[in-house]
Amino acid sequence: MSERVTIEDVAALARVSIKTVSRVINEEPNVSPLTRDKVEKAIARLKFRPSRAAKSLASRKAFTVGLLYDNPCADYVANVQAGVLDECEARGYDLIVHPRSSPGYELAREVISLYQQGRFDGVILTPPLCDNQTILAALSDEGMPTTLIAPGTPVAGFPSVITDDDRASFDMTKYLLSLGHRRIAFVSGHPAHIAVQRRTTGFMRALLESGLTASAEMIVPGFNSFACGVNAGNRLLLQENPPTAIFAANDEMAAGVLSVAHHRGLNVPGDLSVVGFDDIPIATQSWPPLTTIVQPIKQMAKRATSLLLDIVSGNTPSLQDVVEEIPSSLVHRKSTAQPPIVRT
Amino acid sequence: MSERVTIEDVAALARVSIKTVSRVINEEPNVSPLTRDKVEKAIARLKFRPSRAAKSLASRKAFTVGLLYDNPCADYVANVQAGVLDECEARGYDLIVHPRSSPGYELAREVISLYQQGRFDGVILTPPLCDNQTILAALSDEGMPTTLIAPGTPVAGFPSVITDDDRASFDMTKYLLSLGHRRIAFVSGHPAHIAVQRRTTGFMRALLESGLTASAEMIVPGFNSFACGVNAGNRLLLQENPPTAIFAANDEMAAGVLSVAHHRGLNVPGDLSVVGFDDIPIATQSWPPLTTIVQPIKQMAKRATSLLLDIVSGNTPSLQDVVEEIPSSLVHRKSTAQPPIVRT
DNA sequence: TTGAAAGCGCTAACAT
DNA sequence: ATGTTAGCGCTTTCAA
Repeated sequence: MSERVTIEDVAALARVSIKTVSRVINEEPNVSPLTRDKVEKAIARLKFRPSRAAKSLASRKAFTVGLLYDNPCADYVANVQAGVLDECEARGYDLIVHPRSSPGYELAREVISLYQQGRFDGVILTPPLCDNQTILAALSDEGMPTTLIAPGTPVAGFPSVITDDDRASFDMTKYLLSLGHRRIAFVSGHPAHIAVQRRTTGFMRALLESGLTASAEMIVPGFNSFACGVNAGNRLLLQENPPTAIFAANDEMAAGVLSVAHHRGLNVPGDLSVVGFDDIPIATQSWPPLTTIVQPIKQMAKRATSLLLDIVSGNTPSLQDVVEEIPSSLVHRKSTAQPPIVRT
Repeated sequence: MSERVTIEDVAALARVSIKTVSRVINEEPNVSPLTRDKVEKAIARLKFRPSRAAKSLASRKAFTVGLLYDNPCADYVANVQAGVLDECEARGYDLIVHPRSSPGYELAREVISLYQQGRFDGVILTPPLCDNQTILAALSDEGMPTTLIAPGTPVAGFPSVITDDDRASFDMTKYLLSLGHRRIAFVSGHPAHIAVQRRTTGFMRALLESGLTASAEMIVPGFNSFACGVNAGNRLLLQENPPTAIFAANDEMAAGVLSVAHHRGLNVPGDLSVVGFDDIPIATQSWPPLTTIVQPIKQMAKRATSLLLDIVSGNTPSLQDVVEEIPSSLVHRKSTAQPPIVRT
């Protein structure tokens, strides 16, 4: 490997001081067009690339953000990463990912250790980590810049990006109702994922508003996984008076319900309508493709990153308690239809 | 934020020189147990964390590896990342991910630029990037340490980790044959992903070895996606004399075939056996769950990382042309059975 | 086994 | 608009 080209080489070739070169590469003002041009030519000729380590050391910034998650759904994670990377690349930052399965306290300690080593300037948390008070408190004590994606409830001091789970869920239920369904079941999501809990609320609210009540046997608990959907589906469909529509709090569980329906010889949507939430790939890959709610995860992640970078780059008035909402939307596919004629 | 604790603070408290502290934190030899103990106590007391930027600048290493991929399958990517991270964390390295959809030349330029900035010490490539000669040549010219996960063919100068696609595919076909199937169709994978092509070879080989020949209409091309599986399934099942078993070169396509089978009212595995390759989540989540081949992606990624770190940390004799193979294995689930009785 | 000195390649703070 | 001078917090090299 040849010797590294440094800012001094560029300065010498352009016959200016290193500070001027620094101004050019950082796009600072107060450089005459002529000088700028000379410097840029020298940079190009020498193929100069400023050393990230030197820049970090001198400026006391890592130009890197950390992404923390503890989510088994690869697709969710991929979307979050894509959104974060979009913003990072646009602003010259790097991303370090930190999936975690260790208990809360350990995670906080590890992350703080990395932060103290200057390995990143701040972090982005996704559910369920962003609902973990222990972790939040630890990061806050450390003064670590942090933003949250889809926290269950807004947390003072942590800028957040959320979506309208409750309203989307409400709309979906209303849609099912408008199709003529009256016995609608709901498979609720993971209790630790509070945002998902709000989907239950929206469901209830829509029922109530239509003068219906959710009977206890029509609400079954799940934990977000496909297997839970299978269990819930079996439980629901085995009842004497089974539902004509099943709304699962996420697509994985909806896919589980679908699989049970096939297994039992039910026609979807003829005999049973099934809907989900999230719009992960399985929603289009199952048969029939699922009517569901598109959660704009990638945009949420991008926005959360943008907020974080605003904070760490310091060009921002207090955005301590910013909570931005990006709407989810309903997408109609083939898993929904009118309920079958009631046989009395 | 309080002032940073530096190596000097530790040295002062322990009454040694900073070089000695450096020796302790880097676990270098030639430190007396007594001194080491003093230093360790001081580090603990002060909660000292060595600055990564300073370390990088002084040692001219980033302690970071880059992971390059251009693969739409979230699960594949998640597994690769998990394997790479495992190894990175164990050895104190960071990971920077670089998903890419830009044309080959651009990718190489971008990656080289990052490398020249010292943002990582080397990179790991996954298919189809690791089969791209343009990219490989560019990285090689730059002298950038690189290892490959599942390249189509070994490339001189690039240590690689592969699996035995051909043999696994051969075994799977033999299994189908042993069940009694004689009309077995194959949905081939993306032409740019050479390792996947070898799955076709294994299939053919097994057929030949059993004295059968693969008729042209029994081999249909696909491009790895669910939608391709749907197309292939339709094409295959519409034939006058349809296959009794369909082997898809990956699980996503197998799931597509499954969906078509359901749609057409076929019973799987009663009327039709379907098998895939990879063992992604959809393989267990489809109905019935797929008999498939488990590709040890995570271990492959871990090993590829280990090779790369050996190279960049320089404690290795030439491993220029190392090619390690990690075996894939067949997993039996519910999508396979004997063929239906032939109605003449 | 230990230490002193000289950088690594930038930015910050202050001149001019 | 441009330059000068100190570091940033480590590792490296060489000496003791």
